[in-house]
Parts: sequence; C-alpha cells; structure tokens
Amino acid sequence: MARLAEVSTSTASLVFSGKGPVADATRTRVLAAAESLGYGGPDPVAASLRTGRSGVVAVIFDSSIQETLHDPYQVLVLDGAASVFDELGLGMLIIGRVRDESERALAQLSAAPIDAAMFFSCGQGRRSVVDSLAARQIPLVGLGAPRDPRIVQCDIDSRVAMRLVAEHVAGLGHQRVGEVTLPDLQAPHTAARHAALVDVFGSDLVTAEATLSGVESGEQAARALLADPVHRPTAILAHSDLLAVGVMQAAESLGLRVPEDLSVTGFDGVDLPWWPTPLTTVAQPGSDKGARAARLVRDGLAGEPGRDVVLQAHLVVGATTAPPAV
Amino acid sequence: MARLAEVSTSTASLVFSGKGPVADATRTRVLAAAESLGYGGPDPVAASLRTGRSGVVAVIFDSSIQETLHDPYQVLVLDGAASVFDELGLGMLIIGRVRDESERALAQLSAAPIDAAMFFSCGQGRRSVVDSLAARQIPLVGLGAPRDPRIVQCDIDSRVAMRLVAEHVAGLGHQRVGEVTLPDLQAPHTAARHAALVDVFGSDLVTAEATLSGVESGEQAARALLADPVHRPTAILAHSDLLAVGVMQAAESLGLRVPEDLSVTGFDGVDLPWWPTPLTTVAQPGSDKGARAARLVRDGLAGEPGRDVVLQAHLVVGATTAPPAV
DNA sequence: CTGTTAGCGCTTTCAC
DNA sequence: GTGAAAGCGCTAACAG
Repeated sequence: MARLAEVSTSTASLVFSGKGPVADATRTRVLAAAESLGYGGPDPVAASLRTGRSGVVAVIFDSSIQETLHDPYQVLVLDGAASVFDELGLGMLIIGRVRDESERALAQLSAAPIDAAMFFSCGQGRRSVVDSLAARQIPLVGLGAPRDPRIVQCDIDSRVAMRLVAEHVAGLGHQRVGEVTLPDLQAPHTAARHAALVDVFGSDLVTAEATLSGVESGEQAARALLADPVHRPTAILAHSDLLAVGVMQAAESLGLRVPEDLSVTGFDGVDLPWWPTPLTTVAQPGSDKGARAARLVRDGLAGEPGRDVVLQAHLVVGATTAPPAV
Repeated sequence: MARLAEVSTSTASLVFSGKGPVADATRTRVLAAAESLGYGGPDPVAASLRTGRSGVVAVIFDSSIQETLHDPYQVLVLDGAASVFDELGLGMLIIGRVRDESERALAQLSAAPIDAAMFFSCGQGRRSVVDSLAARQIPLVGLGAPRDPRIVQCDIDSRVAMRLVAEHVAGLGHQRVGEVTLPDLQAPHTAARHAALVDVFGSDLVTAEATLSGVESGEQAARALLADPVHRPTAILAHSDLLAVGVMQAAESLGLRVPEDLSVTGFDGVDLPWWPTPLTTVAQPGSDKGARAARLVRDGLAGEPGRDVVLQAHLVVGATTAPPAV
C-alpha cells in the first residue's frame, strides 16, 4: 500500500480528497512520497466500492453506434447530454446493439459499474434489459422510449409535433400523401408519428418503412411510394430530415420537381449545410433534450423523484412544400 | 448480504459466474433465493475491486462529441472500435473536451474505473493527461496521436497518403494549389498532411486552416483561398471529405465550376450519399482502423507488448479533379 | 460439490 | 491534525 510509505492511510486519503484539515507540512510529505512511489492517486474502483458511487452513467443504444450516430440529430442530443454529464463529473458508458444482441448487452449491463442509465435510442426494447436495470435500483431515464413506469421520460409529444407538419401539408391541399417512417413501427416515436398522420389523412395515407435513418434508406422507401405513376402521392412526409433528403433524391431521379410535383417534409430540424434547399420540417430542441434528460439523471441520483419532461417542437416552413399540381 | 439467505457466499458466487461445479439443486435454490430477495447479481464494483478489472475502456476525445462525431469518418472509426469492444465484453467510457477543459478531464480520468484508454481524436493533447494515464500502468492506444512513447499507435501514414492525392493533382498539371487543413496545425495528422503538400508543391502552396471538420468550415476557409481572382489556385486539397464539400460550395457560390475551373480533393473516403459528384479523395479504412486499435487494447490488456500498426490508404479518383484551365 | 477464510484499496467515524 | 479500526461486496485459495 502506497500510503504506508509515510503516514497513515486515513491522512493520505484526506490529502487526495482535499476534504479534511491537513497540516501543510504533512500534505507536502504525502505528495512527495506518492510522487516517488509513482502512486497516481486513489484507486477509483476501491473508492467506488466504499462510497457506493462510480460516477458513470450508462447510455444505451438500440442499434450500432454507426447506425445511431449516422444521424446528426442523434449526435446533437448526445452532445447535449454529454455537456451536462461533463459538468456533473459523470462519465458516459456507451452500451450499443441492445436490440440485436440482447444476451450480450444484458451481461454487459449487469457487469457495468454504473450509477444510472439513460435509454438513448428509440425502440421499445427488450423487457429483460429494463428489468435487469430496474433490479439495480438505479435511476432510469429515457428519451421517450422504452415506455415503462420505471423510466422517467424526456421527450416532445411526437403525435402533436407530427400533426404540425401534417396540417401544414393538408392545408396546402394535399390529399394523397405518403409517409416514410423510421425503422420499427412498434417504437413509440414511430407509432405516434404514424398515428398523427392517420388522424389527418385517414386512409389516403400510404406508408413505407425505412431500414434506418439515412439518405439512401429514405430514397429507397420513397421509390416504393412513387413507383405507381397513377396513384402517386403529391406529398411525402418523412420521419427524419435525412430520410426527407433521400425522398428528394428519389424524386429527382424520377424527374419530379420539389415542391412543384412533390412536396416533401422532414422531422428534427437539423442543419443540412450541404443541402441547397431549406427543408420544411418540425424542429425539436435536440441539444436541450439531451441536457434535460441528463438533468433528470442528476435528480434521480440526488434521490428526487423526477417527473416526465415534455419539450416543445415547432414547424419550420422551408421551400420543399407547395400546393399540389392539379 | 443477499447470499446469506440460503447458502454460503462462495457457492453463490460460483452460481452467478458459472465457473465452478455446482449441483443443479443448489443452483436452483440460490437462483430462487436471489429472485425472491430482488438480488440482481453480483455488484460489479465489488467484483472489479477483487479481480482488478472493470471491463471499461476510456475513449478520449479532444473536443466535444458534437464536434468530433459531426464527421461521418469519425463515427465509422468509433463504430469499428465498438464492434470489437462489444465482442470482448468491454464497455466504452466516453471522455470528451480534453483539449478545452484539461482540469476537469484530468479529474474525470483519474476517477474513472478503467482498464485501458484509447486516444480517439487527433490533437497532440495536454501532456498531463497522458502522464496521468501512464501513471496508472494501463495500456494506452492512439489513432496516430498524441505521439508519445507510452502510447501504441494504429494509423495510416498520413504523409504518404496525402502525397497520393498531391501527386495526382500535380500530375494533372496544377501548380498554384490551395490547402484547407483541419484545425490545429500542430496535430500530427495535420502536420504530416501539410508536409506532404509542401513536398510536392513547395512555395506554390497556400494554406487555410478550418475551424473544424465540417462543410461550413470548409466553405469559409475556401473563400479566403479564392478571394483574390488574380492569384486564385486552380486546385484545392482539403484534409477531409466534409471540408472538400465546403470548398465545392464556395466554388459554386463564386461561379466556379468543379472540376473545370477548380479541382477539389478530400480525405477519408466516406460515403456522401447526399452529394451528387463522386469526390476525388484518399480512402482510409475507418472501420478497420477502429477495430485494429481496439485489438491493440485487447493485446495490451493480455499483457502482450503491442507494436504500432500502419494501415494502408489508397487514392480514389472521382469527378472533381481535372487538368487546370489554361 | 460446498463452506471457511483472507484480503482487494479505499473512506469514514471515532478517539486521541 | 492525525491514527486506528471497521467494513463496502466480492472472488479465489484452500479445506473439507
């Protein structure tokens, strides 16, 4: 034990934590001894065992990092959370592919030294993962999913938000509309957004499910929607901005102009500096969402109950929507 | 202690770890007791203290998550690393903003329960961070930076790689060329790529430093380079694909055609599904780089020395380079 | 196959 | 202002 070199362990502990009153002379002596022994401060694991805190929060992804962080919106949210965790001195432990490899993820999660967990991605997820975490009696926060009474949520109301664009598009006179959803129609977000469109367009709605939130994926889904020239929709509403870009590319490759021949809308309101046309979309406060969720984690850690947070989204009208051609 | 409920602690430990031989009857009994007590398996922190392993690897970013993961190339590398860590059952603890807030990052790092660390972003970084980690005697792996004898590296030879594009451009007949670098000219990568261009173009090279690896940032830097119509370069070589897109946007807004009036090249070779023109660039194996780096971590953890890995990059000729107009 | 024992390295009362 | 002692919950020898 590095401390025996000079003084008692308790004194050394006080020196490193800066908590108790220590004579300057002693402090110097301890530091010098540590230096010469190559001792780099208290062992975090041992400290954690004693204090019951590891200073680590699990951040859980449904899919791979690549798939999740391909979308700038997710990066924005993650960054918002990271800023707050940084301030709080909490580290983020990334746990990915929870959907695909539930076994492995479960093992990983139960072996992880964490004080709380944040469900970052959108799926409804495996029940077992939530159960396992809940058994640890640690604060659980989600960004709208998975829905579970043991998880405190921070999210927009997706149904209300999607309705904003839906009504904008309906107000322009569109009736035959297409929808490009994110993967997993069961996921709360996707289901809610879909429901909003059904509310507004009823049975005139045609739906295509994308395989992920990416441009290529949106293009592919849009092709399916636009395949039949007779019943072609006059507007396509995508569940993410990236998907919307894909839709516009599909339109272009079919010789359709946006917005003259086809109106297109996105969701999220991210910066697309490489895209020439301002997109009509619903902007949600990504960074804020991450930050607020992180504060819910903090509150949970402090023993405060923590209530669901509902954020506001708003319609952004760009240049990709117009009345339908007659 | 949950275990006292039925049997001895050691037997319970064997049940949960699946290591030793346990009678089926006993196993069942232990599991049942755990169930009824709401015991969710061994405490990871206590187990770590005993075994000396936490199963966590620190992944260190120079800047914010937002800034770093804005670039799809970085996401790709991170995903490559994540796949391997997943397989190994290791978690990734993200430590960001090491450049800006060295104090905080240092505190965070020394309090983090980690078995190894991977320097993910490119800067040369603060010496103190490396020192602090090195004092813990854990394996240290980098993706080319920071350069330090205690860090095992996995990277391409940036100078050789950049020379590939440089010679391609020089071979087309360009002489007055501009360069848009990533932030921080001191960073090993940036310095090496710059050196390659100096090798090839000498004093005909004009350099602009971008503020980060993004489209807007590339556009801004390119504007500076293209401002003077008389000494305007006929080609601009960017240090990342995203910067190259920004350069092309600057060119377009100035009424210059690519590649007729201006040749443009990138670096990394990422997918740009939203960009219409195939970019001339240097492709580096991003996912593989992350994966190989992760394996270096594994080797270090296994006590094997570990030697630097040098990966190969290759030239990809797209449609953004052509001989200069006379 | 199962129980006993001895720490892992630290923080935290509590005396002095 | 400093030291002694207890114990966080677990795993790994070793004995039975």
